[in-house]
Formats: sequence, structure tokens, C-alpha cells
Amino acid sequence: MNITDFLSTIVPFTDDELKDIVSHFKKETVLKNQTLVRQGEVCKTLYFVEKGMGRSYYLNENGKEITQWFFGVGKFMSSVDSFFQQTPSLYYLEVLEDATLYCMSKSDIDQLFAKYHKMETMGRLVTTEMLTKMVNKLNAIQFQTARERYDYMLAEFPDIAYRVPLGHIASYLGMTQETLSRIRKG
Amino acid sequence: MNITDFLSTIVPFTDDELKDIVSHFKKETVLKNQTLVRQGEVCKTLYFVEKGMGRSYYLNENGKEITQWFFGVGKFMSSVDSFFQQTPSLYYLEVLEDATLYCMSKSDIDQLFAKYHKMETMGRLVTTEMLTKMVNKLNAIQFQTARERYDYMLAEFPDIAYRVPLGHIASYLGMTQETLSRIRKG
DNA sequence: GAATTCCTTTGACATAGGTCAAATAGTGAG
DNA sequence: CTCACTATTTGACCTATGTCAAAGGAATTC
Repeated sequence: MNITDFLSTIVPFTDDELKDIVSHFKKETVLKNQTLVRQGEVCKTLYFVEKGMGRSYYLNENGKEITQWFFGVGKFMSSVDSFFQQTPSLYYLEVLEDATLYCMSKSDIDQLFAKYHKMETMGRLVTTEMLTKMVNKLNAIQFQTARERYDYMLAEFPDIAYRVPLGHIASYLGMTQETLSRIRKG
Repeated sequence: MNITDFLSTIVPFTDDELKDIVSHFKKETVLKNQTLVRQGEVCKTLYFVEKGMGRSYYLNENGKEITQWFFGVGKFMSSVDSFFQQTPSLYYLEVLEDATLYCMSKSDIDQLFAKYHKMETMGRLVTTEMLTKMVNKLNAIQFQTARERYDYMLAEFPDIAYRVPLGHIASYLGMTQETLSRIRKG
């Protein structure tokens, strides 16, 4: 999924606007298992995933990694509130497969927000979509059995569910690896 | 919490802008237990809570009410995705105490989004804040014991926790009324 | 202010999913 | 190809929280 195409699907930018906006993204190739942001650091970059995939996670009180979200192709990836509020990130951000990312700094995006009303609209729409997805996850987690939660995972991340370690998915869904393993069996 | 003051705290509107924006809100008084939106209806109005409080909830497969969110003084209240996408609401919206609300229609808010770049910025910031709060709830629900979840509730809605029926809070926190009752004891 | 309805507490018991430990299967480096 | 390491599966057992049922308390209505 190309960044230019993606932007066009959200808001009807003109060609000139698109060219300007896209020129502020820097293309980067990142290898598997690379960490983009650490817990406690301020997240300086917004990433758009053209190829590959990533996840955000944090360490709980026992030092266990808890996956917070998966970011697939055609999505923005970031430690959202750290990036937008420039506060220390609660999450690690890592790449799970060799990836091609388009990167933009906070100051560049702020400039674009200020310059283009439509850019601000896009920001709002993307945030609203994320909010909706978060509500979906919440409802799945809050009231469904372990099996139903796994079904939610398959529906929300069909492309990702079979490409990442079991334990990442289990912690994302709020269950143990053992439970998820048993579910996949039956 | 006055709507004019609230808007000023988020984005530095000029006095003229503020006057224009606020003029599109219609003040309404709503009595306790009144339903503002039903599941399946399209939510036509965004509400700002000046006084009182409300909640959103849905009916699960057994017909039980599940509280999805509480809206206190100084917050926007709506069935967010129904309102912004004009799709059937997944939630009921009801007022839990006699309330004073400022109401705005979708078309009015869209006009203001189009007219004022700053209004769009406000939309994005409010949505981001809601997203952050949703993530907090998710983390509480996903990995904490029933007791810890109740502590989260007290922290997030200190003003609300003692003013609504136990069952509303229990379903919000993803536990039974009986469990919450036992927690409040010990 | 009695009646009705709704809300909260309490008790006994059931169970989904967690914990701990060990066995097995995959995977990447040399 | 083999070793070393990591990820997954399996089993036995445990516990937090759910379910069901009934009894108290509060609050609203007439």
C-alpha cells in the first residue's frame, strides 16, 4: 500500500497538496526485530507501513511483554500519545518483519496540520478510526471468552494472525500462551 | 463547566470565532433517565455536558445492559461513531441525572469543521484524548484483577463512582454486580 | 405511609482460564 | 547437518470470579 494512494482514500487532496505532503515523508528500510521506540523515550516519528509489520508492547510489573497493538500494511504506526503530546512513551515499538516505512517528524506534521486544513481533517479521521478499533477490542476483551477473543483477532488482523509468535497474540488478547495454544487446537 | 470556557482551554479561538461556534449549540434541559439515542438509531446530535451526567450502554446477547462509558460534567457526550459516520448506533445514550446539555447537529458541526481550521484541530485533539482514555480502560480491563479495575474506575471517574447504581459500574468494569459489591465491602 | 418495585448484599457452588513444570517441535548460526 | 536456543504443546492442579437463589434495604408511587 502506497502512501500517496492511502492519503487519497481518506481526504480528496489535490495533486499539488499530495506532492507536498508526501515530500515530507522519508522512506526507510528497517530490519526485523528492530526497536523504533523504547518505553520512556519520546516518540519523535510517525511511521506509515508500506511493507512489513510491527507491534507496540509494554513490560508489566513482572517484566513480561504485553502486546498492545499490531500495525500492518497501510496503517500509521506510532506510540500515538507520546508522538502527539511529546511525552515519554508507555510503549516499545518494534518491527516484526523486514519493513518499508515512510517516516515523518512531529514538527513536519505540525507544519502540515497548520498549512492544510484537509491535513487536519485527515488527522481527525485517522484518529477516529483508531478510536473505533480500540472500542472494538475493548468489547471483545471485556465480555468474550478466550475463544471469542481469538476470533476477534482473526477478524481484525487476518493478515497478521499467522505471522507472529503465539505469545505476542496471547498477550494482546489478555490470555496466556498456553490457553491460546489450546484454543488453536480445538 | 461552561462550553465557552471549555472550548478556550483546548484551542485558542478568537472571541468572534467562539461566539460564532457557541451560537450553533442549543441549550437543553433533560430529565433523569431520559434516553437520548437508541441502539439502531443514527445519532444526530453531539452533546456537551454542562451539568449532570450520562452513560452509553448496549444490550448483550442475554438482554443485559452493559455500560460502555460515563460522561461527566465538561465532556462531550455522543455515540461517537454513529454521530461522525452517521451509521446506526451500537449504543443507547441516556442521562442518569437531571442535566443541562449543549447540543449541536452533525451538519452544523461539519460546517464549523469546514469553516474553521481550528475547529478541526479541536476535533482531532478531543478525539485523541478519548482514544487515550480508551487505551487506559483497556489496559485496566485486560490485565487487572476486579479490585484493581475498581481502583481504575475511582481514578477515572471520581465524581461519578458514588452517584450511579452499582450494576452500571459493574458492567462498565466487566464484572458482575455481586463481585463489585464484595469488593466495596473488603 | 403502605405497597410495589428496584437495588444491594450474602451464601453455596461451578468453571474458565491461570500457574507451574516438563516434553516436544522449530529455527537459525556455524 | 548439528547444536543451541526459542517457541509451542501438553498435563495436573488451583483460584478468581461467575452463576443461581434468596434475603435485606431503599426509593418511588399512589
